[in-house]
Amino acid sequence: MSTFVPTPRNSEAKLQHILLHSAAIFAKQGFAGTSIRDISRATGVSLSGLYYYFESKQKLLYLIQNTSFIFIVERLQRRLDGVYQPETRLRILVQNHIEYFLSHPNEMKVLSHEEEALESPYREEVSGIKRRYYALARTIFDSLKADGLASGVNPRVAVLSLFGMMNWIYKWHKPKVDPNEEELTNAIVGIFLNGVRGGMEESALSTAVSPATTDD
Amino acid sequence: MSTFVPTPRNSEAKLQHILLHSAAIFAKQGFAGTSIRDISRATGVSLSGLYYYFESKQKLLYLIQNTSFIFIVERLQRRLDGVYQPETRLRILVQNHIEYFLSHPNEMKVLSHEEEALESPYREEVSGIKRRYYALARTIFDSLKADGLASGVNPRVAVLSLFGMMNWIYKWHKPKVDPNEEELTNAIVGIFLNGVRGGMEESALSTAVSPATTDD
Amino acid sequence: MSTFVPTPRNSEAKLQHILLHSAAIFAKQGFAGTSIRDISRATGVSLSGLYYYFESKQKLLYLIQNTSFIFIVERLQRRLDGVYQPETRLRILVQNHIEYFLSHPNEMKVLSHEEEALESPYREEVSGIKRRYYALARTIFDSLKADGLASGVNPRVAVLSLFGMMNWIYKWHKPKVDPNEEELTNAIVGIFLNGVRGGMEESALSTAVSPATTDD
Amino acid sequence: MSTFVPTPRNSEAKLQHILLHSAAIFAKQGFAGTSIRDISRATGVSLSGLYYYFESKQKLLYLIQNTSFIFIVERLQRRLDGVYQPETRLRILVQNHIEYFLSHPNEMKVLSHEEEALESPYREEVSGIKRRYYALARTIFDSLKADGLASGVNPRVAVLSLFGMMNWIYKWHKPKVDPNEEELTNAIVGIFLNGVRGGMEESALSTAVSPATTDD
DNA sequence: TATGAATGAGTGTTCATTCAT
DNA sequence: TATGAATGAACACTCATTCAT
Repeated sequence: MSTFVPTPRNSEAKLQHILLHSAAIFAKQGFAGTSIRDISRATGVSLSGLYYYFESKQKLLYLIQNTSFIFIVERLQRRLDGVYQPETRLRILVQNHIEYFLSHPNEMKVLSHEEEALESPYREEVSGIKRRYYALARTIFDSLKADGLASGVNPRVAVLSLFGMMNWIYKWHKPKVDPNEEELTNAIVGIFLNGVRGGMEESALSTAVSPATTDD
Repeated sequence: MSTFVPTPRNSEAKLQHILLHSAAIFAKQGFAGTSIRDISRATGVSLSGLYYYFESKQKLLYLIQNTSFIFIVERLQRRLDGVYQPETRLRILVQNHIEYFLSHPNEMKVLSHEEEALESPYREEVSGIKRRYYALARTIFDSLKADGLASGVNPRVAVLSLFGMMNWIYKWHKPKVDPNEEELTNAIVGIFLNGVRGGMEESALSTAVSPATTDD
Repeated sequence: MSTFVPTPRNSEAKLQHILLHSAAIFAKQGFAGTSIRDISRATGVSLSGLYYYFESKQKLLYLIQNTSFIFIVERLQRRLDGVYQPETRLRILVQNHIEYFLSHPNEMKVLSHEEEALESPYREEVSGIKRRYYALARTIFDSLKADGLASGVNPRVAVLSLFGMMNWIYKWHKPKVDPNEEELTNAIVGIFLNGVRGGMEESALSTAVSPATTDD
Repeated sequence: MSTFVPTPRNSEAKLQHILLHSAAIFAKQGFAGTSIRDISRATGVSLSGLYYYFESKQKLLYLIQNTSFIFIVERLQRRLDGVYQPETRLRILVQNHIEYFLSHPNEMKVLSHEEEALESPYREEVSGIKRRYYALARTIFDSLKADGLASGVNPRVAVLSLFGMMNWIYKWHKPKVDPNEEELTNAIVGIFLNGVRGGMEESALSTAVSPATTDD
């Protein structure tokens, strides 16, 4: 609503226009906290006119999540093509994720935050992509381990911690003050690769704390 | 949790009963997706009767978040008391966080997920506690660095990545199949401490990927 | 709520305290627009405690209206006692009315404005007093006429116009800038007595306007 | 009015239909005592459907008051156009007022009785018109005085007493038994003009009553 | 006398969605 | 393609009133 954006003429472009603005409002107010009227206002399309482009609010959320996710995964697969070194593959995954993140903060927030807002049957479809994405990351981690680059850490915990670091970014990253895509990628890849390679013995770490755990 | 729980007799206990069940529904359906009627049904208290215990839905959310957060922070301060070794202090922070997390998954989800659902003036109050909590973590990280235990990584990014790993847990942790509190703490502390200590040169990592960034 | 007024100790005084404050809130917010909670807040008596003093909101309104009206009428009767000159009797009526009005603006507004808010059987009772009050005024007017002090004006219209002038005062009278009781009484009695005595022929008045009445 | 009235087909007519019936219910039950559900029932429009025509209950009240008032004032200005004799102008004002009154008793009651029910910013707007209407009446009175047709009576009190006589009508006028527009206009204009012209000395009137004022 | 705790019915308003055009 | 008009169901919240203590 801030800067005037004219409603596009052709149908496909208009759907993109709607998805773009809807993602922005969902990001700002949450899915449940957004009304179709809000979307009508923000897009300049009449309330009933919107229903030509999506059949329900659920479907709209699905379109945003699905489009975004497919874009991320397909670009990742293209970028991984022909690259075999585990470390490089991992870095490509992180960089691809964060690049999308910083260039599409609204969509990424909707993807991270509104996972559970989606209902059957859309939910299953999106979580199918999510599972494949996770599986790919897991495969990369496993080959890292096979190369001796990861110590005894639980692989599921390791991979999900990596996603935790990446997906949490939407909660704190401010474009003007925080590192850009490259620096952020370096930092997270650095923490992760050094982190899972180990070095410090786990046992030492855990015993160091034992006095504290007994206090209540 | 769906089994019959009798409504407590005295007033203070009844408020706790309401907070407990409300946290559970908010965790499941989201704050905006939960109606006071849902809460009435779940607690066994009449719709209007609930308003004797909190004056608005916002205040209810505030009560849940505030109570939880204060508990976490105060217990942490008690546990840190008299402990000076940075590594140990960090481990206590992580363990304290994860312990609360796994024992109060509903409250923790409400804390992590419904941060933005809270409005003025409650929001400011809760985010005040959040800032103090983050500042404490940051202090610990700084002393870690002073002891030569952290390389050149951006400290803000490092600390927020640690919170990312921890706070993301609510999205994936299944009590029956996933590691318990101790193992989870070990894994995350391990990744973080080894991760920020560095070792692998950053430059090497970043160049390794450059071919991939040119593909689109 | 503005200045602190302690709740009285004994029962009768406390009822008066409640009636006084209730009249003030009813005057300000209207009867339907006032909740018993508002009254609880303003009087310092607990919500349920109020019901010891009146059995329903309707009864409370009745108590205020009835008390006020009876006071006005009884004082009027006392003041009229032994006075026989029609003009003087009329003046006493107006002065008695306006005196109560300016000294009890809240009660008077509740009396004037909330006439219809009262339901059966209270309504009948209060409107009984009102009818007797009007009948008394009408009697005075009739004797005025018998003395040749009122021209051919419709007596019902005349008397109700007098009440109109008096009862409308609550809509505009500001104690600090508007005339006091005496001046106001003089003005209204003056307009009324001169007004009904006539002089100017009615016919002249009505024809003077005839062109205007035909324009639409 | 309770007989079946079909809902109009076109949108503008339907708004008029809603305003008409709403005025009737507000007149009967008071603004605060009327629920939107009452209006839905009376108009035959669904509860939510009403909100297509007005955005809030306050706005509905505003629409009724504003429409009525503007109609009264504009018609008055048209009728006064080209008329310069103060007495005639006064009579036109009264006749215009009473004509609207008797032909639109519901609207007039809402105007007279629900003045304070309107809140910001609507209130200011309506009271702006009201002030202009009063100012016009005051101007007429002032020229009456300039022509020697009004004695020393306080002009504010005089004009507001005139409005008191007129606006009180809604409290007592019964179309079947009470005088019609013309007679009522004659009576009130007569009382007012003769009343303010004076004749009887004020001093005499006021002293006549002094014994009465000392009795309690 | 007085109140904390409680409630069923109702409040104004918004919701996602539909349908005739 | 697009929309004005409409709706049933639901929303957060308040109401006058009650009752055990």
